[in-house]
Amino acid sequence: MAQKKIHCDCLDTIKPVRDTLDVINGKWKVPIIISVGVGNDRFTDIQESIPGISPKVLAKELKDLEQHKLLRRIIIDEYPVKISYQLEEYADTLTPLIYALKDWGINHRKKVTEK
Amino acid sequence: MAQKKIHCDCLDTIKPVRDTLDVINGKWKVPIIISVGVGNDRFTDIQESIPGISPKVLAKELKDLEQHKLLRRIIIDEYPVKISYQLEEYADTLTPLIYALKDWGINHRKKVTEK
DNA sequence: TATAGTACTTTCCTAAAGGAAAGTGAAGTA
DNA sequence: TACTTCACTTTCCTTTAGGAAAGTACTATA
Repeated sequence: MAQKKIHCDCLDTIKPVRDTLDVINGKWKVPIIISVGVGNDRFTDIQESIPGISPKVLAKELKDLEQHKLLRRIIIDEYPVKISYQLEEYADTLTPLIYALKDWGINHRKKVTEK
Repeated sequence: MAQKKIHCDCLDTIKPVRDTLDVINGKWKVPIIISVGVGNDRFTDIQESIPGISPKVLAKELKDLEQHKLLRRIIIDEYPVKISYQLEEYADTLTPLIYALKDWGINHRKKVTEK
Protein backbone atom coordinates (compact mmCIF):
# COMPACT_ATOMS: atom_id res chain seq x y z
CA MET A 1 0.00 0.00 0.00
CA ALA A 2 1.44 3.32 -1.03
CA GLN A 3 2.22 5.59 1.88
CA LYS A 4 0.81 8.97 1.26
CA LYS A 5 2.57 11.94 2.66
CA ILE A 6 0.29 13.90 4.88
CA HIS A 7 0.94 17.45 5.69
CA CYS A 8 -1.84 19.44 7.12
CA ASP A 9 -3.57 21.71 4.71
CA CYS A 10 -3.82 25.28 5.75
CA LEU A 11 -4.20 27.05 2.44
CA ASP A 12 -7.74 28.08 3.34
CA THR A 13 -6.23 30.35 5.91
CA ILE A 14 -2.94 31.22 4.30
CA LYS A 15 -4.40 32.45 1.02
CA PRO A 16 -6.70 35.14 2.40
CA VAL A 17 -4.04 36.19 4.89
CA ARG A 18 -1.69 36.71 1.98
CA ASP A 19 -4.30 38.76 0.15
CA THR A 20 -4.56 41.02 3.16
CA LEU A 21 -0.81 41.33 3.58
CA ASP A 22 -0.49 42.30 -0.07
CA VAL A 23 -2.65 45.34 0.62
CA ILE A 24 -1.47 46.57 4.02
CA ASN A 25 2.09 45.43 3.66
CA GLY A 26 5.02 47.41 4.99
CA LYS A 27 5.82 49.77 7.75
CA TRP A 28 3.66 52.69 6.78
CA LYS A 29 0.23 51.85 5.36
CA VAL A 30 -1.59 51.04 8.59
CA PRO A 31 -0.12 54.06 10.39
CA ILE A 32 -1.28 56.28 7.53
CA ILE A 33 -4.78 54.85 7.65
CA ILE A 34 -4.87 55.44 11.40
CA SER A 35 -3.66 59.00 11.02
CA VAL A 36 -6.15 59.92 8.31
CA GLY A 37 -8.83 58.08 10.26
CA VAL A 38 -8.48 60.30 13.31
CA GLY A 39 -8.75 63.42 11.24
CA ASN A 40 -5.40 64.34 9.75
CA ASP A 41 -6.37 65.18 6.19
CA ARG A 42 -3.50 67.31 4.94
CA PHE A 43 -0.21 66.03 3.60
CA THR A 44 1.94 67.87 6.09
CA ASP A 45 -0.28 67.01 9.05
CA ILE A 46 -0.16 63.35 8.17
CA GLN A 47 3.58 63.58 7.80
CA GLU A 48 4.02 65.23 11.19
CA SER A 49 1.74 62.75 12.90
CA ILE A 50 3.83 59.76 11.86
CA PRO A 51 7.35 59.95 13.27
CA GLY A 52 10.05 59.13 10.78
CA ILE A 53 8.09 59.15 7.56
CA SER A 54 9.61 61.09 4.67
CA PRO A 55 7.57 62.98 2.08
CA LYS A 56 8.73 60.62 -0.64
CA VAL A 57 7.49 57.58 1.17
CA LEU A 58 4.27 59.26 2.25
CA ALA A 59 3.45 60.31 -1.31
CA LYS A 60 4.06 56.80 -2.59
CA GLU A 61 2.00 55.11 0.10
CA LEU A 62 -0.89 57.54 -0.35
CA LYS A 63 -0.97 56.63 -4.04
CA ASP A 64 -1.00 52.92 -3.22
CA LEU A 65 -3.84 53.38 -0.74
CA GLU A 66 -5.81 55.38 -3.30
CA GLN A 67 -5.40 52.58 -5.84
CA HIS A 68 -6.66 50.07 -3.31
CA LYS A 69 -9.75 52.27 -2.77
CA LEU A 70 -8.92 52.81 0.87
CA LEU A 71 -8.71 56.58 0.63
CA ARG A 72 -9.37 59.40 -1.78
CA ARG A 73 -7.55 62.58 -2.65
CA ILE A 74 -9.65 65.70 -2.84
CA ILE A 75 -8.41 68.92 -4.40
CA ILE A 76 -9.65 72.08 -2.69
CA ASP A 77 -9.32 74.95 -5.11
CA GLU A 78 -8.58 77.91 -2.89
CA TYR A 79 -5.48 79.87 -2.30
CA PRO A 80 -3.20 78.24 -1.57
CA VAL A 81 -4.34 75.04 -3.22
CA LYS A 82 -5.06 72.40 -0.65
CA ILE A 83 -5.36 68.66 -0.88
CA SER A 84 -7.52 66.75 1.54
CA TYR A 85 -7.15 63.05 2.12
CA GLN A 86 -10.18 61.17 3.39
CA LEU A 87 -10.72 57.54 4.15
CA GLU A 88 -13.14 55.70 1.93
CA GLU A 89 -15.94 53.89 3.68
CA TYR A 90 -14.26 50.68 2.69
CA ALA A 91 -11.38 51.52 5.03
CA ASP A 92 -13.80 51.06 7.95
CA THR A 93 -13.69 47.34 7.30
CA LEU A 94 -10.09 47.45 8.49
CA THR A 95 -11.09 48.59 11.98
CA PRO A 96 -11.14 45.13 13.60
CA LEU A 97 -7.77 44.37 12.09
CA ILE A 98 -6.29 47.62 13.35
CA TYR A 99 -7.58 46.94 16.84
CA ALA A 100 -6.10 43.46 16.72
CA LEU A 101 -2.73 44.90 15.68
CA LYS A 102 -2.93 47.53 18.42
CA ASP A 103 -3.98 45.16 21.18
CA TRP A 104 -1.32 42.64 20.37
CA GLY A 105 1.32 45.36 20.30
CA ILE A 106 0.28 46.66 23.71
CA ASN A 107 0.32 43.18 25.17
CA HIS A 108 3.62 42.32 23.54
CA ARG A 109 5.34 45.39 24.92
CA LYS A 110 4.06 44.50 28.36
CA LYS A 111 5.46 41.01 28.00
CA VAL A 112 8.82 42.15 26.72
CA THR A 113 9.38 44.85 29.34
CA GLU A 114 8.15 43.00 32.41
CA LYS A 115 11.07 40.62 32.40
CA MET B 1 -2.76 85.20 19.86
CA ALA B 2 -0.50 82.61 18.45
CA GLN B 3 -2.23 80.07 16.27
CA LYS B 4 -1.25 76.63 17.26
CA LYS B 5 -1.07 73.98 14.66
CA ILE B 6 -3.34 71.14 15.50
CA HIS B 7 -2.89 67.78 14.04
CA CYS B 8 -4.71 64.96 15.61
CA ASP B 9 -2.62 62.77 17.78
CA CYS B 10 -2.75 59.12 16.99
CA LEU B 11 0.52 57.88 18.43
CA ASP B 12 -1.33 55.86 21.06
CA THR B 13 -2.50 53.65 18.25
CA ILE B 14 0.41 53.91 15.85
CA LYS B 15 3.09 52.91 18.32
CA PRO B 16 1.68 49.52 19.36
CA VAL B 17 0.72 48.79 15.76
CA ARG B 18 4.32 49.36 14.81
CA ASP B 19 5.51 47.07 17.58
CA THR B 20 3.29 44.34 16.16
CA LEU B 21 4.38 44.92 12.61
CA ASP B 22 8.01 44.68 13.68
CA VAL B 23 7.35 41.13 14.83
CA ILE B 24 5.06 39.69 12.16
CA ASN B 25 6.41 41.74 9.31
CA GLY B 26 6.86 40.38 5.82
CA LYS B 27 5.28 37.88 3.54
CA TRP B 28 6.07 34.70 5.41
CA LYS B 29 5.87 34.86 9.22
CA VAL B 30 2.09 34.64 9.61
CA PRO B 31 1.78 31.84 7.03
CA ILE B 32 4.46 29.89 8.89
CA ILE B 33 2.69 30.35 12.22
CA ILE B 34 -0.54 29.16 10.62
CA SER B 35 1.13 26.12 9.11
CA VAL B 36 2.85 25.07 12.30
CA GLY B 37 -0.34 25.82 14.19
CA VAL B 38 -2.39 23.30 12.21
CA GLY B 39 0.15 20.59 12.81
CA ASN B 40 2.96 20.80 10.30
CA ASP B 41 5.98 20.35 12.50
CA ARG B 42 8.71 19.22 10.12
CA PHE B 43 10.83 21.50 7.96
CA THR B 44 9.85 19.92 4.68
CA ASP B 45 6.17 19.69 5.57
CA ILE B 46 6.07 23.35 6.44
CA GLN B 47 7.86 24.13 3.22
CA GLU B 48 5.41 22.13 1.14
CA SER B 49 2.40 23.64 2.86
CA ILE B 50 3.37 27.18 1.93
CA PRO B 51 3.49 27.68 -1.83
CA GLY B 52 6.51 29.55 -3.05
CA ILE B 53 8.67 29.55 0.04
CA SER B 54 12.30 28.54 -0.42
CA PRO B 55 14.33 26.64 2.18
CA LYS B 56 16.59 29.61 2.66
CA VAL B 57 13.75 31.93 3.52
CA LEU B 58 11.99 29.33 5.66
CA ALA B 59 15.13 28.69 7.72
CA LYS B 60 15.62 32.39 8.29
CA GLU B 61 12.03 33.05 9.29
CA LEU B 62 11.97 30.08 11.64
CA LYS B 63 15.00 31.52 13.41
CA ASP B 64 13.32 34.91 13.71
CA LEU B 65 10.17 33.35 15.13
CA GLU B 66 12.21 31.37 17.63
CA GLN B 67 13.93 34.54 18.78
CA HIS B 68 10.56 36.21 19.25
CA LYS B 69 9.49 33.25 21.44
CA LEU B 70 6.68 32.33 19.09
CA LEU B 71 7.93 28.85 18.35
CA ARG B 72 10.53 26.37 19.48
CA ARG B 73 12.80 23.95 17.71
CA ILE B 74 12.95 20.45 19.13
CA ILE B 75 15.61 17.94 18.13
CA ILE B 76 14.39 14.35 17.99
CA ASP B 77 17.34 12.05 18.22
CA GLU B 78 16.33 9.09 16.09
CA TYR B 79 17.37 7.92 12.70
CA PRO B 80 17.23 9.99 10.66
CA VAL B 81 17.56 12.94 12.98
CA LYS B 82 14.35 14.91 12.99
CA ILE B 83 13.55 18.42 13.99
CA SER B 84 10.10 19.30 15.22
CA TYR B 85 8.80 22.84 15.27
CA GLN B 86 6.07 23.65 17.75
CA LEU B 87 4.27 26.86 18.52
CA GLU B 88 4.90 28.35 21.93
CA GLU B 89 1.82 29.10 23.99
CA TYR B 90 2.52 32.75 23.43
CA ALA B 91 1.73 32.29 19.76
CA ASP B 92 -1.90 31.65 20.75
CA THR B 93 -2.21 35.33 21.54
CA LEU B 94 -1.91 35.93 17.80
CA THR B 95 -5.10 34.02 17.05
CA PRO B 96 -7.45 37.04 16.99
CA LEU B 97 -5.04 38.86 14.73
CA ILE B 98 -4.79 35.93 12.35
CA TYR B 99 -8.57 35.69 12.14
CA ALA B 100 -8.78 39.40 11.45
CA LEU B 101 -6.23 39.04 8.64
CA LYS B 102 -8.08 36.04 7.23
CA ASP B 103 -11.54 37.58 7.41
CA TRP B 104 -10.47 40.79 5.80
CA GLY B 105 -8.74 38.88 3.01
CA ILE B 106 -11.83 36.81 2.30
CA ASN B 107 -14.01 39.88 2.22
CA HIS B 108 -11.54 41.81 0.10
CA ARG B 109 -11.34 39.09 -2.51
CA LYS B 110 -15.11 39.06 -2.67
CA LYS B 111 -15.16 42.79 -3.21
CA VAL B 112 -12.46 42.77 -5.85
CA THR B 113 -13.90 39.91 -7.90
CA GLU B 114 -17.58 40.85 -7.80
CA LYS B 115 -17.06 43.90 -9.99
C1' DT C 1 9.82 91.69 -8.27
C1' DA C 2 10.27 88.97 -4.25
C1' DT C 3 8.27 86.04 -0.92
C1' DA C 4 5.35 82.64 1.29
C1' DG C 5 2.62 78.50 1.60
C1' DT C 6 1.35 73.77 0.21
C1' DA C 7 2.30 69.54 -1.72
C1' DC C 8 4.87 67.19 -3.41
C1' DT C 9 9.18 65.27 -6.83
C1' DT C 10 13.85 64.18 -7.84
C1' DT C 11 18.25 62.25 -7.15
C1' DC C 12 21.24 59.36 -5.03
C1' DC C 13 22.28 55.89 -2.14
C1' DT C 14 22.04 51.77 1.30
C1' DA C 15 19.87 47.91 3.30
C1' DA C 16 16.78 44.26 3.51
C1' DA C 17 13.91 40.90 1.27
C1' DG C 18 13.47 37.47 -1.76
C1' DG C 19 14.47 33.82 -5.43
C1' DA C 20 17.06 29.92 -8.01
C1' DA C 21 20.08 26.41 -7.90
C1' DA C 22 23.34 23.71 -6.06
C1' DG C 23 25.79 21.91 -2.19
C1' DT C 24 26.63 20.03 2.61
C1' DG C 25 26.81 16.92 6.71
C1' DA C 26 25.57 13.26 9.55
C1' DA C 27 24.17 8.65 10.05
C1' DG C 28 21.95 4.50 9.00
C1' DT C 29 21.07 0.99 5.19
C1' DA C 30 21.96 -2.21 1.10
C1' DT D 1 31.32 1.57 -0.84
C1' DA D 2 27.47 3.96 -2.54
C1' DC D 3 22.94 5.61 -1.51
C1' DT D 4 19.21 7.78 1.01
C1' DT D 5 16.91 10.98 4.10
C1' DC D 6 16.38 15.26 6.44
C1' DA D 7 17.38 19.78 7.35
C1' DC D 8 19.27 22.95 6.13
C1' DT D 9 23.44 26.33 4.02
C1' DT D 10 25.81 28.72 0.45
C1' DT D 11 26.33 31.56 -3.46
C1' DC D 12 24.85 34.72 -6.55
C1' DC D 13 21.78 37.79 -8.14
C1' DT D 14 17.52 40.97 -8.61
C1' DT D 15 13.95 43.60 -6.57
C1' DT D 16 11.82 46.39 -3.26
C1' DA D 17 11.82 49.41 0.67
C1' DG D 18 13.46 53.09 2.75
C1' DG D 19 16.18 57.42 3.98
C1' DA D 20 18.47 62.24 3.33
C1' DA D 21 18.63 66.33 1.12
C1' DA D 22 17.47 69.41 -2.12
C1' DG D 23 14.51 71.10 -5.63
C1' DT D 24 10.06 72.31 -8.07
C1' DA D 25 5.36 74.11 -9.38
C1' DC D 26 1.61 76.89 -8.60
C1' DT D 27 -0.58 81.04 -7.06
C1' DA D 28 -1.53 84.99 -4.29
C1' DT D 29 0.02 88.75 -1.88
C1' DA D 30 3.30 92.71 -0.44
